[in-house]
Amino acid sequence: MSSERRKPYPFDQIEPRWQTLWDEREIFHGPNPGEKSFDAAKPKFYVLDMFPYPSGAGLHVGHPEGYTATDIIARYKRMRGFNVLHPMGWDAFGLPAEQYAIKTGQHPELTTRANVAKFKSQLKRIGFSYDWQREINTTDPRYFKWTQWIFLQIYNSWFNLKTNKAEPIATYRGKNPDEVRLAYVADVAVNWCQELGTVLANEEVVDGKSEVGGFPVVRRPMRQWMLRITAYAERLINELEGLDWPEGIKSLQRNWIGRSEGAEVDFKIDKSEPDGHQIRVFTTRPDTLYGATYMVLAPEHSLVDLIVTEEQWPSVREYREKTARKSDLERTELAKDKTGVFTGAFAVNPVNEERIPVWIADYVLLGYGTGAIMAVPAHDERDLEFARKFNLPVRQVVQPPGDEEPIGFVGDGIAINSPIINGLPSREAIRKITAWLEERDLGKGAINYKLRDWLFSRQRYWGEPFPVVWQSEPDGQHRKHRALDENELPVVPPPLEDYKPTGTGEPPLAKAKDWIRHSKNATRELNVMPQWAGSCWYYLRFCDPENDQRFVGEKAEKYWMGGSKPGGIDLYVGGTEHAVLHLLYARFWQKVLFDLGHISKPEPFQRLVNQGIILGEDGQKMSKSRGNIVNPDDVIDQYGADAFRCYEMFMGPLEQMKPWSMRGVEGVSRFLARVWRLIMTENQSGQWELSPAVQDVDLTKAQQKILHATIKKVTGDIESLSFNTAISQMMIFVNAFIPQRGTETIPISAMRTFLVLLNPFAPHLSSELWENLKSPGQITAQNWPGYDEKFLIEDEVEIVVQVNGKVRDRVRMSIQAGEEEIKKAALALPKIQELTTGKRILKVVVVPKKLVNVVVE
RNA sequence: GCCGAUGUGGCGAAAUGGCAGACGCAACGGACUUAAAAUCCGUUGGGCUUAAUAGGCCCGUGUGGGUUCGAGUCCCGCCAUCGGCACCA
Repeated sequence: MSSERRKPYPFDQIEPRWQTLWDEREIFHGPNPGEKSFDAAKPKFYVLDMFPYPSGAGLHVGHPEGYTATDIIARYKRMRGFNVLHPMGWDAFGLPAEQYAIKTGQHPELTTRANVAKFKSQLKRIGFSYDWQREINTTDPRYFKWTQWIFLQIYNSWFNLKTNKAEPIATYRGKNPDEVRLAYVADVAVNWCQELGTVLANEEVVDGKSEVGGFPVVRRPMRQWMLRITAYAERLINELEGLDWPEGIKSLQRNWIGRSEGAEVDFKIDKSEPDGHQIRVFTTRPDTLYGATYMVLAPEHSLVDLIVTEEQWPSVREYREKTARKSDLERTELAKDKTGVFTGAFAVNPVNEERIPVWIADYVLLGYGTGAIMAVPAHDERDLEFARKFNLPVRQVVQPPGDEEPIGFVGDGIAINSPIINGLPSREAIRKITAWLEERDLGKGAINYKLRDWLFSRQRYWGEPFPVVWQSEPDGQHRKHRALDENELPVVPPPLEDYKPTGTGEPPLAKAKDWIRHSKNATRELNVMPQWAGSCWYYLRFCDPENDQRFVGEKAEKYWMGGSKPGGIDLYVGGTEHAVLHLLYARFWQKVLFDLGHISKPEPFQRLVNQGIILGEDGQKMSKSRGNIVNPDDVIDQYGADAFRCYEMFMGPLEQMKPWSMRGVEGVSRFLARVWRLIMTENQSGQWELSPAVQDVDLTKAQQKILHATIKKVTGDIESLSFNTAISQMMIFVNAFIPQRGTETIPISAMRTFLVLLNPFAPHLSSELWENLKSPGQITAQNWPGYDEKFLIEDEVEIVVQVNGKVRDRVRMSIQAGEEEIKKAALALPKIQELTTGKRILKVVVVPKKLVNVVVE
């Protein structure tokens, strides 16, 4: 495709002109309450994109897919009389800039600045109507000051189970507040990635490898900052209810939080000593307690040290070492092959006083439940496999319904061999035995979650430093964390010569010797926050980005995050890759801030839509190695931004995965060129001028109909985000208005209305043509057109006539024709006569204005 | 294994339970042109019948059943693809 080919219409002149004009006049600024141009009579609409990480590679065609959708909505809502908040910013802390710094010594701030400039100019080239006055950058001290401030709120609060919400730590009556803070320090087995030199959150580890880079990750105990997200597990599940999210994303979140109901049961260790250790297990099936024939502790379980017998120590020690050496990857790869060793200890089953052996095995995870299980091999696949391997007894305690194989049956049935609950169906048996345990103080009903607390510190440079110092205790031995005062914010990262991780687990900030010292007896926390921190609340900052008194002004927050629904943002569009992490973390922070009374909504995102990923022309995922990446700049050079936008929307349903096609872009570009030539014509000297066919004439009845049908369809389709069919309808409109032999004129009023409809999709072209038609004011200031049903109704309709469900003929009838009349007319048709004579007519179904179905034997 | 999504022409796709394939791409034919590009017009799911691209008939939305006058659409079973989770007790 030669680039010197003539442009189908002069988009290369039109587009930059309008972009400059929008910029200079700040046409898309959405004023806050209190600003001069604010109109309180208008309703608000907050439409948000997931803000990007400004990478060095620039935009790819996936970014603008969601951005175009939200831009159409934003432009449409403005014309519908809403105050629209449509902002953009940069999630700019993170690994690539830091790794670039390690390689080149260039400060990440410089890299970030260059990348932001590139992204911004690319976005502007597409003509998005962002309110650039609200641009934010998570790495800007004026921004992360408030990220740190929010951390202080989390640090300075605790979760009150009685009220089921976070409260200021001052209201905590216990002895040691540090035990209950929502941000706390713990020695935990973390995901350590040697290659990246940092720990990672569970969520950032995929198949035992780092999500970023794919480097191996191992378990290692380290002292880390944690956020008590588990306190919100219940609410994070329950409050999904009121949100307009795709069901799939909701269930992903529910799944991740992983609620299960059951009981905790205590088993006493059978040792002669009276000090009596206990093993507490979690089970979802307390009704199978009589079937417990052995127990298993996670190898790392702290009780193991206390109960192992002399003679079993060597094998236990060996097994533990072997397990510890395994990475998560190996542990899952070997998942199917059960291993374990006997501890030599026995426990007593509380329901029948039976002595059962205690084993350790790595199929029991320290991180889930209590890190210990009662094994019921008859009714649990894993236990059964283990029992068979080590010849442990198997006892059936549930009778399956029907004639299913009882051993290995894991469903609900009837309790047997279980004196207390014999004969009861499983659900009832669970209730009864749980009550029985509770009465005797042997256990209690319990709810357990897969969700772990959020590992919140990273051993990196390019992130928000913690607003925390470590202070020597009077005894001179211990050091204790203390939050900085609000007025000491922001804590800005120190400049470094060398950004490399130390490799020891000590963060790179340790190299800034001067910076570390906070005061005479206090040194700074050296970890930084994970990249998620900045994106947990950016949507709030957009409401009031300049505020230097508060993270967001109260009035602005109430206004933009307002409304009658639980979530404040009216529409949030982004990729599914954030289905769990970002969306869960942001909801968590929102709830903490809500509980503490800082904001007005319990949920951030009322309506969520995921755009599907765009594949390469070959139907494969776009990647450098496949060489199938499409660069938006190239597309815009060749076809213009409007064609780019329209093609992205015309490809198919927004939420669907779909392959790119340059031919498709060309097709859409042809459509836009037809719009151009409908109104403009080229004169002898090759100049574009207004077409003489465009005249102030009345519309024909047919034109009237198609115009109103188009208004109706496009309006409905924008509301339901069905942009592909909206564009189809506009194509139909244009095809119908192209001058045919006979109709030589193009009614100017229809063109003006159409340009308004087209404006959200192709803002440059429609603005230019609007101006060329000498229309009043700016197109962006127009009201969205309404349609009149009366133009859509025809006097006559074609009615399909079926015999036994097959279309055999059709008949034109007046719209007013009644059922009887239609029936009569249909049966009178010669063709129908022919097909029905000699047959008995069983039934005639009449759907007015649509069809008749004659049912014969 | 569990959860979720998706299966419609050569391709992207469209269709409140009521004419399957709108719109676009590609392909083919034609107009304009010395020619090409661009543009415009027409044809285009498969098959049978027919002199006929008139007319007529049959089949067709992954697959097998069901509900219904009528199913791409609703219900049940199965298959395939994609995404997520996965020794979660």
